[in-house]
Amino acid sequence: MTTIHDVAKLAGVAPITVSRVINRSGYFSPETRDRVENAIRELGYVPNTLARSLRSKRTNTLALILTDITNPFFTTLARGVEDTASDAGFTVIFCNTDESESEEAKYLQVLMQKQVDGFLLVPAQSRPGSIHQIRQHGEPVVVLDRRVPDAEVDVVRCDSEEGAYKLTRLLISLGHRQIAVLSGPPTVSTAADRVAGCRRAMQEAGLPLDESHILYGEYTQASGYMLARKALELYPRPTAMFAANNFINIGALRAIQETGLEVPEDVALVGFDDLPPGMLMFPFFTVAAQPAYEMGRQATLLLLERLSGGADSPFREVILPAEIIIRHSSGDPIG
Amino acid sequence: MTTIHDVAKLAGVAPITVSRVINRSGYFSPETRDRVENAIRELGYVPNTLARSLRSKRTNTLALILTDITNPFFTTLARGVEDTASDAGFTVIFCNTDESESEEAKYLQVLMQKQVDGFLLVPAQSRPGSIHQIRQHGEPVVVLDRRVPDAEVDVVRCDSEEGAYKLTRLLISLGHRQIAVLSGPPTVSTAADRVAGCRRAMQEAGLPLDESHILYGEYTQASGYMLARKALELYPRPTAMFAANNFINIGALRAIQETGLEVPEDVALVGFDDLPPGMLMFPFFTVAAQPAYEMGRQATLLLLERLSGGADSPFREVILPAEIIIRHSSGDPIG
DNA sequence: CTGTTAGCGCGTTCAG
DNA sequence: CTGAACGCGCTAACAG
Repeated sequence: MTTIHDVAKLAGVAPITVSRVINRSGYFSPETRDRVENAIRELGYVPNTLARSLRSKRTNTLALILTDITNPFFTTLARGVEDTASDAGFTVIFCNTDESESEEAKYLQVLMQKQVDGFLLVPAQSRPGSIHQIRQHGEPVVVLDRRVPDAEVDVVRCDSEEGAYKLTRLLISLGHRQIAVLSGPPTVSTAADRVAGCRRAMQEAGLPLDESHILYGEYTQASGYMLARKALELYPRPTAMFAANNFINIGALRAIQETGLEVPEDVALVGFDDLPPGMLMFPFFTVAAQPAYEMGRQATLLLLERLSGGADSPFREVILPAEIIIRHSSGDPIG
Repeated sequence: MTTIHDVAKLAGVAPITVSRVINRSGYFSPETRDRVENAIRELGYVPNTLARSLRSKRTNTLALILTDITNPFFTTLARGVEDTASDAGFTVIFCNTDESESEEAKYLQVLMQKQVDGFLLVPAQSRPGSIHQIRQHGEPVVVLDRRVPDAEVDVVRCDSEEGAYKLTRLLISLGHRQIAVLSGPPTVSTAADRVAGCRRAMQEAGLPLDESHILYGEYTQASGYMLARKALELYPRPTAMFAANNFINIGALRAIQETGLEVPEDVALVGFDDLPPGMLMFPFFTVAAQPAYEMGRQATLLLLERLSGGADSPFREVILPAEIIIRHSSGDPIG
């Protein structure tokens, strides 16, 4: 391995001069710069970030901890993070917890050891433990996508309650009275908020949401399938369903169609999260689309701001609106 | 920030003793271990991996450079890598090049600076430059998914030629004579190999593949759409199409259906890469499924082997078979 | 079983 | 504009 010393020797200067040329810091004459740069090229020298970071206490690395990398919502969000961080000269380490708190804890440990400069966290559960742990180590965190009660922390998320409210109002305006809600884990804030939004719309319309019509599961396609099967057994059978995320939505569609029913003719279906154009054959679902890329971008900007001096400003909560996209799955007015 | 010295002082031992307890290296009595571990807990001490790696020359980190993280084939492959590396105590840094050689070069630079222990590389183009660059720095590489001509290197890939051959034979056995090939970039080995497999099957059947029926594009849904549109304008119109990957497949399906034609009744469609169960509403495509997870796993094992002493054994090429899964899109025997 | 010494590769500090 | 000395936090090598 060639070091800064080898370069210095070949260029006939002191190591620190090489350092200055590499980092464009301090002063150096054009000639020494050329000599140094030639030596670097000749030796194929690559600076050792480890040593640099050990000294400078900055790794220029951010950690992005999320719950499901196979979900296109998170993939898009991750791109927003990556692009923004990359523009600022930061590297991003991605970690996947599969909604497990113990996985989250394990990654936290590893990442703190790696001295990452800051954390972008989609919390596996709505508890502030991880946030405290990071804080104790003195590093900034921005929470993404979800609320964490009782935690003083920056948050960038989408307005789940409002999005669910609007989708449910749409269903009501189309004449639906029996609506089933296929939700995610009640411990995850987005799932809770989306149920709350549905409930508000129903109550406003004087149609109190029967508790038996709120079904909790997980944010997976398999769970969506199961929840929809259950919903179809309710009496009277729901004429519409609200799916709390994209995977639940797909699973529900499959369950409904397998039963011999049609969407939207027999059962209208709306849900959270849009699917990328390449993923389904036709844009079909009426959805509340979250600005995933923008969420990633804004969270990263906030974190970078904290890193460059803004450590003490008050915590911020950025809430972006969901966009309602009406397609086929919500159907025409009924009854 | 608390260091190993703080822990040592509190525990009343030397720093090296703390190091030994943390790393379970060397000898220490149960009592000193307890004293050290208590001190660690009390101080909330987190070891600094940077310093450790600087000294030990190992980061326990692998780099996985791939071309499209939104493609489920690569997502699955990445999971295979992550799981295997994690079991061995290694962290993985994921990087996305979007098939761009300059992005690849940029990442290489950053990762070498970070002193990752080894590289898993899906080369953006079929040129050996990146591999030489890594080698020059003295680190092991395993190439994934694609061949790189003129490079002495470990490779783990799927038998694209054979998979394409089998799919094409299937089409021929169903009575198809006019087959269009919707391929990826000719510079990418998988695309070239899949075209070669199609050609072999056609020639064997005495049906030489007309060059006008081989269309090159990119491994994207948009490109698949365009290629299929072009293919539909050929005369005589192809009765079947072969798509060189999953995204091309989806794009082609959309193009065919938009033209008012049905798959498989009017045009049969087969392609490379299976889609995960959650992604499409019904398993529909007849495909050559690559063992993506297993490819990631084997490549990682190979790399880890190189890292633990096996640096000098001869280069290996692991070629895994694709599995032909017959579903609806290939249709019944025709005329 | 435990400790001392030294140095990994770099950049901060201060002195020319 | 350039350089020498020192130390970041940790562990290899060598005592004892």
